[in-house]
Amino acid sequence: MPNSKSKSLPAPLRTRPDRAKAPRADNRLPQILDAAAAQFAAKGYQAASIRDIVRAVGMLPGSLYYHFANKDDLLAAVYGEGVRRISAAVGAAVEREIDPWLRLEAACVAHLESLVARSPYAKVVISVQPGDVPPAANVLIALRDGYEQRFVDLIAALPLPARLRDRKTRRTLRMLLLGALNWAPTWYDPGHGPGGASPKRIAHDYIQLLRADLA
Amino acid sequence: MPNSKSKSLPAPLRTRPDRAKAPRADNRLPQILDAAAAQFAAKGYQAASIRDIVRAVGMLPGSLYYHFANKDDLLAAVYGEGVRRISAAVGAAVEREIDPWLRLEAACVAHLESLVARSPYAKVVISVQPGDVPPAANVLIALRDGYEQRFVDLIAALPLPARLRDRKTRRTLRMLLLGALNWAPTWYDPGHGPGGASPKRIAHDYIQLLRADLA
DNA sequence: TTACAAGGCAAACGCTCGTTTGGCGGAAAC
DNA sequence: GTTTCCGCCAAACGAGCGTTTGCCTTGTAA
Repeated sequence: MPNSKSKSLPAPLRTRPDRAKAPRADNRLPQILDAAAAQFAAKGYQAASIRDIVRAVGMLPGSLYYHFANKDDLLAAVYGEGVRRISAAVGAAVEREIDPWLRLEAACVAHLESLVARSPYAKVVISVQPGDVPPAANVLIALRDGYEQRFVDLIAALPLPARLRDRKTRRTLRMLLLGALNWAPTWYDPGHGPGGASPKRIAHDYIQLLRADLA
Repeated sequence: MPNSKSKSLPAPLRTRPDRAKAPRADNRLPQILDAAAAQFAAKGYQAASIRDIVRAVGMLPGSLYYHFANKDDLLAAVYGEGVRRISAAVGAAVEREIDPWLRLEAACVAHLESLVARSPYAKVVISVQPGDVPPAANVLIALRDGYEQRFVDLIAALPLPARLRDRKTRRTLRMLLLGALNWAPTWYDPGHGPGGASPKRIAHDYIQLLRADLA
């Protein structure tokens, strides 16, 4: 009877059955995460079924429960990996620039590219709203907030004119910018022909508009 | 055998069984739409079940299929009503102003209030992405695009400085603003205490920021 | 070489889903 | 006063869902 011990435990955490014993080389957990990210990103959390996910790996439905206690835990794992990846992508992009506005723009480009092209993981972080999974909602929200802290810092470093240097304005600017970026996948067209909008172009235009004097 | 004719038809449209015969006074279709809008807005399209919806009206699951051919059609109806309502709210708000910037701001306030407070119907239009329902996706997208035309017009009327008067800039501005507004429900807190952000305040701040010279 | 546990198979469980079918009461049209 | 047919009930259908349970294979460490 496998896992008999972990079941009689007070259930502190069942991802990775007992403790960190010795993972095997043919462990297909990475493929499971990839498939889950792809399915969640494509159909949403509720519509993506366990069977859909494991089929892409060539496994049986029940086998997934060796790695995760339930579907919510699987989402949390994908979500966490998504935050790690998009955060890493943004961090790498920001490092290459010095000027505060250019750093912010580079962050937006990396953020947007992760959403629409690069990583299904990142798309899960944005498109799956935590409210869909009440039991894990707090964890997901905390993960997302942690990531958004990057933008708090980037915007804090902007050399704004005196009358706009307060905390409220900076918060408004962050909400405006991140909201617009996170919404972009709903209308983005991957086949952006000549004149169409690439992630790089979209982010650049948004930043440009926020720096311009429209009045 | 009821509806035997409508079933042998080439199935042009089965909402409202035959033609517009004579709706009865005790028809509970409006309540169904209300309940569906509430459920779709709260849980999302997939997670909201037919049984959840009809229970709120005191009906049985099968009875819904007298009014709608399937769940997708029900969503399309709610979605259409949502577009009608939010469009009406925005139209009424815009009429009260004359200055182009104030008209745009009033539209944003009405849009945002519909999303977070006023109408579950409007929330469905924004939070249910058409990709979740492939068969009806085109209809939904067309409905949403029709509504967004309001903002095309409002932005076209803005007195922008010469260097920003092109079509591309106006499109960018529209995407930026609508994206930020549509994303707001994900972080909006209804219990906005002192210092918190009401829809009116959020929309005002966004517009203010876009008019300001940040550089 | 042997022992052990990691990793997954096979098969089912109970449940809920969207949907179908036939019938029936009562308001409305004549 | 009769007839029509709108609006809903009642009861089921098959399919798919997330999940559980027991067993078996095989890499890994001793």
